[in-house]
Order: sequence, then C-alpha cells, then structure tokens
Amino acid sequence: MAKRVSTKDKILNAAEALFAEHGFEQTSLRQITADAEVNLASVNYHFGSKKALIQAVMARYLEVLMPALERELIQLAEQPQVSTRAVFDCFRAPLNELREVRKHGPTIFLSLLGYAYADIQGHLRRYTMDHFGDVMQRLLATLHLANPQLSPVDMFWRLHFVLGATVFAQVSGPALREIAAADFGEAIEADQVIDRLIPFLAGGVDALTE
Amino acid sequence: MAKRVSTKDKILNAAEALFAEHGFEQTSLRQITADAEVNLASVNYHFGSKKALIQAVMARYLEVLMPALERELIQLAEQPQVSTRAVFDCFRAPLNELREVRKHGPTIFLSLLGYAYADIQGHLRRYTMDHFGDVMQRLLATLHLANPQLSPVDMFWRLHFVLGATVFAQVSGPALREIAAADFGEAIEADQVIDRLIPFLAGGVDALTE
DNA sequence: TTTAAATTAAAACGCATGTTTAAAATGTGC
DNA sequence: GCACATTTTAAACATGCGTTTTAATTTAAA
Repeated sequence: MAKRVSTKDKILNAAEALFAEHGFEQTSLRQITADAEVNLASVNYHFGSKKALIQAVMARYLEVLMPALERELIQLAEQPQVSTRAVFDCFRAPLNELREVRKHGPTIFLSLLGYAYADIQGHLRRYTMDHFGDVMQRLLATLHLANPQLSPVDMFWRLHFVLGATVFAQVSGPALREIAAADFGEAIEADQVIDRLIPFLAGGVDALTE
Repeated sequence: MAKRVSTKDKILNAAEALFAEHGFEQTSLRQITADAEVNLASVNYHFGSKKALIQAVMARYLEVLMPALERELIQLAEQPQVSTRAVFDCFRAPLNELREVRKHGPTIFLSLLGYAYADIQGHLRRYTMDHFGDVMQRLLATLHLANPQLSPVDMFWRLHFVLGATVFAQVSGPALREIAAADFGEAIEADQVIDRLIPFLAGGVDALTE
C-alpha cells in the first residue's frame, strides 16, 4: 500500500537530493524527472522554470529555518551578556528543526546553501539575499553586542568569512570526511562537522584586529 | 608599434580574466576566443581541450607560488617558536610574488583557486590536490608546531575551514566589497581583504576545542 | 624560390540543455 | 454520465556547448 505522492512533491524530493549532491547548475531537469519517475515537461508545468524549482526547493527549508533563527536571536539579544559563541549556538536548534522537514534536513540545507552561495552571479544571490537580508542584519547586530570592540565594517567582513567557511565546509564535507576517514581512521558524521566548525568560527570572530 | 603576442598567450590572458570573474564552467571557449580575438578552434589546437587550458592557466601561478611558499614554510619551521599567525603570514610574500606574473596576480590567483575548489567533483580537484598535496602536508605539520595541543584530525578540519573561508572570501570578494562600500562608505582594495582575513583565520585555528 | 611544416580560419558535428507544443489521459463537478 | 478543467505524455524546438574537420594561409627551412 504505497502512499500517493503528488508529482510536484516527487519533483521537489528528487531535485533537492540531486541539488545537494551535485549543485544546481550541474543537475539537469532530465536527471531530476528520471529520478522522480515523472515526465520531463512536468517541471515546467508545475513550477514554470528550473529557476523557480530551485527557489521552491530552498523555500521549503528557509520557511522553517528563518523564523526559528530570528526567534533565537531575539531571545539572545535580551540577555545581559552576549558572547560570540552564544550567537553561533543560536543556529543549532533552528538547524535541528530542519530534521522535521527531512531526516537529513540540516545537512541537505547547508549543502544547498553552499551551492546557492557559490553561484555568485546567479539569480540565487538576489533570492537568498532577499530572504536572508533582514536576518543578516540581525545577526550583525547580535554579533556586535558580543563584540562591541569591533567596528561594523570589521564585523561585516568577519561574518562573511564565517559564511564562507561554513558553506564551503558543507559543500566539501563529503570529500573531506572521506579523506579524514582514510588518513586518520576517524569517520565523523556530517552533523558533527558543525560541532568542529563552531569553535573555529567563534575564535575567528573574537580574534584581535591587527 | 604594438608588440606581437602569441595566440597561445592571448588565449591564456583572456581565459584567466574570464575564469577569475565568472568561474571555469561558466566561461565558454567562444567567450574566451572572442575576447582574445583569435579563432575558436585555436584553443583545441594549442591546448588540446578546455580542461588542459584551465590547467595551463593555473600552472602559470602555481609554478611561482608553490616553491616560494615551501621555502617560507621550511624557513619558519627552523624557528624555535611557531605561532599560527606566523604560519599564515608565510603566505604574504609568495602571494605578492604573483604580482610579477601579472599586476593583479594575487587577487586573480585566489579567485581562480576559489573556483577550482568550488568545482568539487571536477578534474581540478585531482589536479590541485596533486600540486597542493605535499604543501598541504607541510602546512599541517607547521600548524601542528604552532598548536601542539590540537590533534592531527582537529588540525585537518580547521585547515580546511581556513581554506573555505579564504577561497570563498575571494570569490565573493567583488560583490562583498561593493556591499561594504555601499553600506559603510568604506571601499577597500581586493588586496586588503587578506589583511582582514588573516587575524580571523589565526583566531579560528587557535580557538579552544569544545 | 620552392617545399614542407605550422598555424589560422570557417564551417559543421554531435550532444546536452531548458523550454514549448499539442495530443492523450485523467480527474472533477454538475 | 457528460462536459469541462487539470494533468500527464511524447515529441520537437531552439540554443549553446566542446570538439573535429577540411581547406586556406602564413611561416620557416632548404
């Protein structure tokens, strides 16, 4: 008794898996529709274009993550003391909530975000900026609470270094985990990468300016 | 009296500029040969394939940077004390030497490196790993001198976070500099991004493990 | 100057992409 | 059960890509 899944959802599920593994540009509609076992034309019928499909895939996660992250940041800002580490820890719970979207939601989303950011010139920059813009502003403000000694422009740059390390670690994650397992005999899960990442990021943001 | 430039060099120059701005996959041979004002087929005639052209573009910089970086790292390892910051400062002189290859050599090279790394699945991963492998080992070893309290696998991950932040900062650099200039009225040069980056990286590597 | 090699040039090839079309099939409300 | 809207299907379309081919041209050696 297989449960009926709509063509639209079949496409979204197949697309997000392929996008997370190979990136947006590297994934063709033919691969997606083959995996989803639907007709090629149904993507354009249901979503209009590949661009719109990409945004729909991202939206499923953003609509869960963004309100949760904003909630955490607002809550943190009410504390008398705010540390850089506490700011980054704000991401933990919202990312974990993505598990409700999908089992490996946190990993998938971060991979997608990585590819979205890597696609510098593309339409995704504007799209993600439109959705991330206000949260980024709040992030900057909260980080400034934690590091009042850093100028806004200093914090701007460090926040983007943080983003860079994060999305890059995630995109390179599978290959790196493979290398690490081979070289150090220590296989870590994808989810644990962020545990290694957060202390690094906090240390970088807190570093003294030169 | 215009100086004669060989077709091969015209292609290399046009290709590296387009690659650094748009990435490897996003740049077509037709764009390159149009900019270089040479025939489309000359790329395959002189280089054999687009892959080989990409490698030739990278090689011009790698052949200058790698020996210089190795020299610096060897020299540093002879010191009685090695700090993380000192390790990253080892990159400054070798990167600056790329100015002899081209005026904006350091910036161009880091952009190329960013795209090379972003191209996870591609042939460039193997190519760059082949050329970077031993230097990466030396980097790991030198960083371990600076941070004996970190385990090799910890250092492995942090080094890749470093790489991620670096290449991402460079690829996103132009867009970010634009935003920074608009939001903070402060336009910084591409070369200065690395001055902001190095303290961040050193702080991240030196951070306490959780 | 002649002859052979190296280079440039224009055109086409084969392939993959996103998209559109038009007909067939399915579902839905009366 | 009919009529209409929705969805699925197969095929073709238009475009851009890296590459190859073949001939013309330039260069260099004899």
